[in-house]
Amino acid sequence: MTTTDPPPLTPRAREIADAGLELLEAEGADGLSMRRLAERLGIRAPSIYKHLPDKEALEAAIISRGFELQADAVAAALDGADDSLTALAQAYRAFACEHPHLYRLMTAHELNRALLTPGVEQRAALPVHEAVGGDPDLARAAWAFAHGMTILELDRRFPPDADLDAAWQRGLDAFRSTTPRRVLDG
Amino acid sequence: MTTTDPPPLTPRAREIADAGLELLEAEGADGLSMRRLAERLGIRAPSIYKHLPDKEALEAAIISRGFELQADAVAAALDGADDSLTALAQAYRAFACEHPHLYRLMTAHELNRALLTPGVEQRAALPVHEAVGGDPDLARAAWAFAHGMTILELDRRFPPDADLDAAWQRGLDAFRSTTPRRVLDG
DNA sequence: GTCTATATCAAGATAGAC
DNA sequence: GTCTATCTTGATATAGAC
Repeated sequence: MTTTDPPPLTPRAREIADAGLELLEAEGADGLSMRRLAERLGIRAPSIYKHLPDKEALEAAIISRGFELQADAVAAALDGADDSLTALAQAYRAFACEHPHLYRLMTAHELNRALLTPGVEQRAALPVHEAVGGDPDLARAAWAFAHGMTILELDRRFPPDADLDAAWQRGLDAFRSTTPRRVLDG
Repeated sequence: MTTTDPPPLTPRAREIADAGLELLEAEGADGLSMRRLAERLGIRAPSIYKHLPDKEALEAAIISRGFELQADAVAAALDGADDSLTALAQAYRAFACEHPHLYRLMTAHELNRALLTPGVEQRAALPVHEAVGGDPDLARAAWAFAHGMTILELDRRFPPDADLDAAWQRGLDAFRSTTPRRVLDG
C-alpha cells in the first residue's frame, strides 16, 4: 500500500494555521470557524481557501503542530529526570491542562492520519513506549490510563473533591508494579 | 447548597427521548437534531418543545437512560462472575462497542448533572469502586484506564494491528498487582 | 493574495392558531 | 398535542473580479 504525504504547507498557510491554533486555544473548537479565523487574520473567509483546501486541512495542520509541541514538552521534561515515568506523566498532564482545547482536538475524534505532517504522531507516542520498557501492549495500556485521566479531568468528569494527584499516583504505581512482557519473555 | 432535581419526564417526553436514543445510535450525535427526531416521530420539530424544554434536556434524558442501560449490563455481567474485575472490564467495553454513539454522548463532554435523573451516574460508577476494594483513588485510576482504552478504541486511535485484548489484560494485571490504600491503612 | 457576492444548507428556537 | 410560519444565526464552500 502506498499513501501520499500531504503537500507541505506554504509559509502563508503556516501563518494561517498558527492563527488557527491561537483561535482554538482562545475560543475552543466551536469558535474555530473559517469566518472567525479570517477575522483574526484581518482578511475574509474565502481568502483562506487559496492557502488551505478546506477546514479539515486546517485542523490537520493545527493537530500536527500540537503533536510537535507535545513531543517537545515531554522531551524537555524527560531530559535529566531520574523518574522517567513520573516525569512523563506530569508533562503529559501539564500539556493538556495548558492547552485543553488543543488536546481535545488532538485526541477526541477519529484522525485522518494521511493529512498529518509525517511522523509527528509517532514521535509524540515514542516516550510512552520507552517508559514502559518497550512492551507495546503495556504501552497502550499506560497511554489509555494517561489519556483517560487527562480527558476526564478536562471534561470535569471526576467529583470536584477528587484527589487527582493521588489517582495518578495509584495508577502509575500499578503500572510500575507490573511486569513487562518483554522481561517475562527475555 | 441546595440543587433542585429536574422535573420527571412525562410519558410522552419519555417516548421522545427513547426515539432520540434510537436516532442517536443509528446516526450519531450529528444526526441527532430536533428536526430529524421529529421526522422519526412523525411530527414537526416545534412540537417537541411542548414536552422537553430544549435540546440539552433531550440529551440529558438520553444520557440518563444510557447510564441505566450501562448499569444494568454491568450488573448482569457481574452476577455470578468469579473474576469480577475481568467481568466488569469486559462488560464496560462491550457496552461501549455496542452503543458507541451513546457511550460518546455519555462521556466525551462536560456533563450538566443537574439535568440527569438523580442517582443514575453514581449507580453506574459503583461497580468500579467495589471491584478495586473501595479505594476511591484507585477506582478513579481504574476508571480512567477503562475509559481511555474504550474511547481510544472507538475513535480508532490505536494502530490497526494493535492487540487490544492484550492491552486490556496488561492494564488489568497492573491494577490487580497494586495494593489498595485501604489495605495499607487497615 | 484578497476581494465581493453568493450558493447551500441546517441548526435551535418561538409565536400563535387549532 | 400538534400544526404552520417564521426568526435568527451561522456554518463550509465556490465563482470570478481585481
